[in-house]
Amino acid sequence: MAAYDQREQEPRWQKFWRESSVYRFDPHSEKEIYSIDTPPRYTSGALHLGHATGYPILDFAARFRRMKGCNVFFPLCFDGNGMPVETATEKKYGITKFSVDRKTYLKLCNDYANQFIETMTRQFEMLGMSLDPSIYYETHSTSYRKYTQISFLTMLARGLAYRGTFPVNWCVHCNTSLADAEVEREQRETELHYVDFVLKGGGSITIATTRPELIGACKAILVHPADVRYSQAKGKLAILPVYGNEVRVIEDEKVEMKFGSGAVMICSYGDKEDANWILKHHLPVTVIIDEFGKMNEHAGLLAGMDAAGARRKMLDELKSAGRLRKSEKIEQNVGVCWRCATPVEIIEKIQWFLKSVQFNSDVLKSSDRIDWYPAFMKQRLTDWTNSLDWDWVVSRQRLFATPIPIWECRKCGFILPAKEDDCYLDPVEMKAPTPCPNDGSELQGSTDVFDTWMDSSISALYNCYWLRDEKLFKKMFPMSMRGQAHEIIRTWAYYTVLRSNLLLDAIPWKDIMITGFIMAPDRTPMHTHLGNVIDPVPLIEKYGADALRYYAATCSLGTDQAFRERDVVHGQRLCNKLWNIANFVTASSSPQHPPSGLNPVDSWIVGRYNETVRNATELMDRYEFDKAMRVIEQFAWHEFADNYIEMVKSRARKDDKNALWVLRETASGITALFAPFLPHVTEAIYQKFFRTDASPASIHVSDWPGELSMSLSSADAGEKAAAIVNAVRTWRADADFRGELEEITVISPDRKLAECSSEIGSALRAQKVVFSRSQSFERRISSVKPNFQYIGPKYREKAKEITEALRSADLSTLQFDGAGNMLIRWKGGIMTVEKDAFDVKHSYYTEGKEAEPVQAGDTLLLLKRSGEG
RNA sequence: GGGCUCAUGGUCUAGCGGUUAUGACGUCGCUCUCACACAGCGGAGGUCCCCGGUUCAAAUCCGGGUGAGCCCA
Repeated sequence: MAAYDQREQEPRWQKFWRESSVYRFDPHSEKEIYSIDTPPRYTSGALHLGHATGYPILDFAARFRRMKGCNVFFPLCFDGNGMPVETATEKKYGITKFSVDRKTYLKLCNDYANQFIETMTRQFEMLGMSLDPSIYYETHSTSYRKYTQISFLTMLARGLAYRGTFPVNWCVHCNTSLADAEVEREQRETELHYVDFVLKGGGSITIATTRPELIGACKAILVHPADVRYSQAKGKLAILPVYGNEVRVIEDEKVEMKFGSGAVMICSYGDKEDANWILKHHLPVTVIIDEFGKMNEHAGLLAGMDAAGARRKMLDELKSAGRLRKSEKIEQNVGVCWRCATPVEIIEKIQWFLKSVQFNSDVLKSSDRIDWYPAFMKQRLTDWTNSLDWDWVVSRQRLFATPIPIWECRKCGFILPAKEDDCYLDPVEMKAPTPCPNDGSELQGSTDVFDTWMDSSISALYNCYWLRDEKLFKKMFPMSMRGQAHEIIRTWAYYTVLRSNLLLDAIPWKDIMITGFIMAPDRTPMHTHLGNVIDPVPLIEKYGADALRYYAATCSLGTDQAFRERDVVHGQRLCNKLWNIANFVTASSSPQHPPSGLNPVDSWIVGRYNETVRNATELMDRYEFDKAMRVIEQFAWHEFADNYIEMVKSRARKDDKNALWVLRETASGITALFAPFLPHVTEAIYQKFFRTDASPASIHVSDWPGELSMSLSSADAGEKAAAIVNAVRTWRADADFRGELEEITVISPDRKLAECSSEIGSALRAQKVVFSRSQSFERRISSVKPNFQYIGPKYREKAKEITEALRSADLSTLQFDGAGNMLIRWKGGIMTVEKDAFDVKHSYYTEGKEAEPVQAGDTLLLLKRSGEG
C-alpha cells in the first residue's frame, strides 16, 4: 500500500468541491443558520503565513457547523479600498493623486485591486477553505459601496454625523486626515531642546521642547501647580523668542514635573496632547504648518520650509540669540502614519465626523453581550474604547474609496445629501439635482472619500442582506460569529460594534473569535525588512495544505505563536497514519448492522470513542480547536491504532464480525472528527474506503459523528486488558526479552478479563493466556506508600505525622488488624492507620521456580518465557 | 507609564490545589511483526523563572520580583 500522496490528492478534491458546490449557502433553507463575518482579504496578492493559519481556523468552525447540520454562510470576499492599493498603484505607474486626472487614477487603482482576485481565490482553494463564492462580495464594488453611502446618509439624517473644523491627525505625505486607529506608535530618537523665554517684568523660564520650529504657534506655557521652581513665574507673561509675542504661564496638573525642565510650551498643534490642552484652556489657535508639511506665513522667517529644515533654522536663531540652553538626546514615541510611517501632524481642516465618543458606554455594553473567544481579548476593546476622546473622523482627502455622497455650496456652506435611491453615486461625476437654496449658486460634489473602515464596518450588515432583503435580514442578523486577529480589535471590531449600535441599536454578531499572530521561529515578529518572512506556499507544496492546517489547529486562540515547521511535518504524518488506518480497517468487509453484544475490549474502545466524540464536540463548540485536535488525535493514534487495532488483529483475521464492525465504525467516525481540520485527506479516505451509494456526496456534508449507542458491558475489563498489554510490553523491554511467551497467567478477581484472552495473546505474542482468581504464590510486602488524597482531608494537621509513621515503618514487621488497617509502633505506642490511607505493594514468587511477576494496575501477571531459562 | 499574555526535560508544549508532571520533536536501544519505518515498542532526560505567603498539601492560589511578546498611552 502506497503512502498517502497529498500532491496528487489535494488538487483533485479541490476541483471536486468547486464543481459540486458543496459549500453553498441556501437562503431558502429552514435549517439553522451559522454565519461567519469573514475578514475580506485585502487585494494585495501575497498570501502570508498569517492568512494561511488564520483563515483555516475560521474554516474549522465553518466545517464543524456544516457537519452539525447548519446552513453555513461563509462568504468569499475581498477588500480593495484605500491607501495600500493607491500606494501600490502610484508606485507601479510613478504617479501621484495630483499628477494624473481623477478618472485615470481611479481606473488604475481599480484595475490594480482586481488583478489579484483570481489568484487569491485560488490561494483560498489551495488552503482547503470552504468559502462560498455564491455570496461573494468586494468592498470596492459599487454594489457594496452603495450601502456604505446609504449607511452614512442614514446617520447624517439622524444627526449622528457632522461636519466641522477640528484638529485632526494628518499625514503630510499621503495628504489626508487619519483616525486615531490609523496612527501607529514608533520609538524614535530625537533631541529635547531647552529654550529660555524671557518673562515680562523680569526673570526667565526655560521650557523643554522637541519641536522648536513651532515656537511661533506657542499659545501658553504650562507648569505643574506644585512645582516650586516656577511659583514666581505662574500667571506672568512670557515673550516668545524670535517672534516677540506674549503668552501666559499657566498651571495644569497633567504636566510631568520630571520631564525636561518641567515647563512645557503648548503649540497649535505640536501633538494630540497639545490639542487637548488648547481645548481645555480655551487657547486661540494659529495653524503654522500646512497640509503639505510646509511652514506657512505665520512662521515668519521659517515660512516655506519643511519641519526638519525649519527646526535647524530655528535652532540656529536661538543659538545666536543665546536662548538655547542645551540639547539632549531622548527616546520618544512618535505618532506615525500607518501606511507610510511619516510622523503625523495635527492640523485643522474641515472634516466629516461620526459621533462616537458619546457612545463609548453603548459600545462597552454591546461588547458585554457578545461572547468573546478567548474571553480575555474583550479587555482590548474595553481599553481602546475608554481611551477614545475624539470622534471618528471619517472623511479622507484621498481618491480610491467610497465617495461621500453630498454636494456643498462653496459660498455659504450649504450641504445637500444625496437621495438613498441614487446610491451608489460619485458626486463629482453626478451634477447636484438642485442649486443652492440660499444663493442659487451651483453645488459642488464632495471630493472627499470615506475612511475605508466605513466600508468594512458594515460587513455584518451587508452579509445579512441589510436593505436588500428584509426577510432574510430578520432571519440572519445578528451574525453567528466574527473571526479576526487581535491587532484589528481597535479598528474592525470596534467600528463594527459602533456602527451596528448607531444604525440598528444591536450587536453585529453573537460570538467573536480572536486569532493570534504567527511569529518567526525565534519569536520575533515577521517583517519584510527583517528578512524573516516565511512563505506558506512552499510549505503547502512540500507537506500539503492539510499539514499546514494541522499546524493552524495547534495554535490556541488569541495567543501569538512562534512558527514550528515540525508541527507541519507532524501534520503530514498524521494524514498518512489516518490513510493507513482506513486502509487496514476496510481490508475485510464488515457487517452492516451493529452487533447485539460487545466483548470487553470492544466495549472499552467504543466507550473511549464515545467519550472522545463528546469531548471534541464540546471543545469545537467553544472554538477550542487546539484542544479538540489534541483529544481526537490522541484517541485515534494512540488508543485506537496503537492499542485497539493491535489487540484485535487476530480476531480481524478470523473475520470476527464484532471486531470488524467496531473497527470500521470507529475509523469512519474518527475520519469525520478530523474532517473540519484535514478536509482533503478525510475526503480521500471517505471516498475510497467508507462511502456507499446511500451516503452523502462528500464527507463535508455528512453528519458530525454522534456517540455509538449500544450496551457496553465490562468496558473496564477491556481497559484492564489494554493495561496488561502495556505492562508486558514494558517488561519485555526492561528484561530485554524478545522471544515468545509460553504462558501468561492473569490473576484477577475480574471474571470478564477472561473474555480478553485473544486480544492479550494477539498483542503480546503469547502462546497461552491463563486466567486465575487465585494461585499459590508467596507474597511479600515490598513497599508502603501514603495515600495523600485520603490522608489530607481525613487527618488534617496530623497528616504529616501519619505520613512520617508510614514512611519509617519497618516492612518486615508490619502488622495489620482484621479489617486491613495497619498497626504501627509510633512514639512508644501503637497507632492504627486506616487501610485507605496507604497503598501496599507486593512482590510475588511462585513455588519451585522463579516467576516473572508483572503488575498491571491492580492485576498481577505471572509470565513464563518459552524456550530459554 | 498602563493593559493583556507567557515563563514546565535539549527544543516546543499540556496540566492550573493532592498525577510515578502530559505529549510532540530531538536523542539512545530494540523491531523492516502480514495498515503504516512518514511505523511500532521501550529507555534516558525536569531545582515546573526567582523570593515570600496561604494550605495538612502549591507547577497549580495570593503578593512581590526578573525576563519575553503583543496592544495602547
